[in-house]
Amino acid sequence: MQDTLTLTFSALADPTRRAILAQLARGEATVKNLAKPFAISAPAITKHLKVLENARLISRSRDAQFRPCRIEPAALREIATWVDDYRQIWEQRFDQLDAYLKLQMQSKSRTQKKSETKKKGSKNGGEK
Amino acid sequence: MQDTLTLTFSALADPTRRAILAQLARGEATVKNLAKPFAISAPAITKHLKVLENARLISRSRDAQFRPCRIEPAALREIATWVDDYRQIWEQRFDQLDAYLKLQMQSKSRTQKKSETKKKGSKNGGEK
DNA sequence: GGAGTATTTAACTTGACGGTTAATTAACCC
DNA sequence: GGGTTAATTAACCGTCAAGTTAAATACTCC
Repeated sequence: MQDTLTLTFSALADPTRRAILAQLARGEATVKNLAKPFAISAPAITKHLKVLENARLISRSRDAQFRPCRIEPAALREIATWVDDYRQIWEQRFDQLDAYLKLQMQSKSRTQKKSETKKKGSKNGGEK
Repeated sequence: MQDTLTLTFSALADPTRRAILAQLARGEATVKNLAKPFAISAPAITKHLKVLENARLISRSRDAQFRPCRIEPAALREIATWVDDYRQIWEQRFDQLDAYLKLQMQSKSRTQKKSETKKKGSKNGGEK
């Protein structure tokens, strides 16, 4: 079995599954009901639901022959935390880099020619 | 090609790639350097980097024969937004459901036996 | 130019994934 | 019980992702 982060990200990586979640965000639904807008077979939906359930993004109950799905916020909360933590670190790192680059440019403008050969500058300079 | 959300989530769905990002969060690194802690071959790393680059989670430059990778915050910002939007909707929906269930329980405790056989209606009952 | 290092490309294997159809199970209604 | 509907399981197929090794490319240094 896999770690929960992998489980959740993989589950969210499929557009059909995200669409299912979007659907479920408007309320509980049955398999048949979920299959309707997607033009794929019921077994396919069942599989998607299993993935989502396994990632604890949804949970299911029973109501007669139906098995309604509903959204389960906890998993998404976890993901939100992860993403946000990293985002913070990255932005910070990015700012540092930014500052560093500015410094670099300053000193480069002062010692321009020396770096010319040592530096492969032509390719390096033309970032994108 | 795929939509950016799918691209990003798939990229993040792999534990090796997340580990690479964690590594990069501490600063730029080369392929060789990134491969070290992972016990997988350099070409494998190259592939992972391509995936990450394709998802715009990292970008790369050239420095002599090295090709250092650095983190690119924009993509993660996008994901953060998506996750957070959904999370909000879900929590809200969850609260509604919660309230609804509480109501159900109250009314059920008043009309217990009648719903025993016939309660199929509740499936649609809670909608919109 | 030639040796050496870093990285990528090519070709291939393997396994998982998303889909299908057909058959099965579970519940309802009459 | 028999028929109907909802959903799942089973068996299968094609594609793609992740890994490998071996060869090619890109650059540095002498």
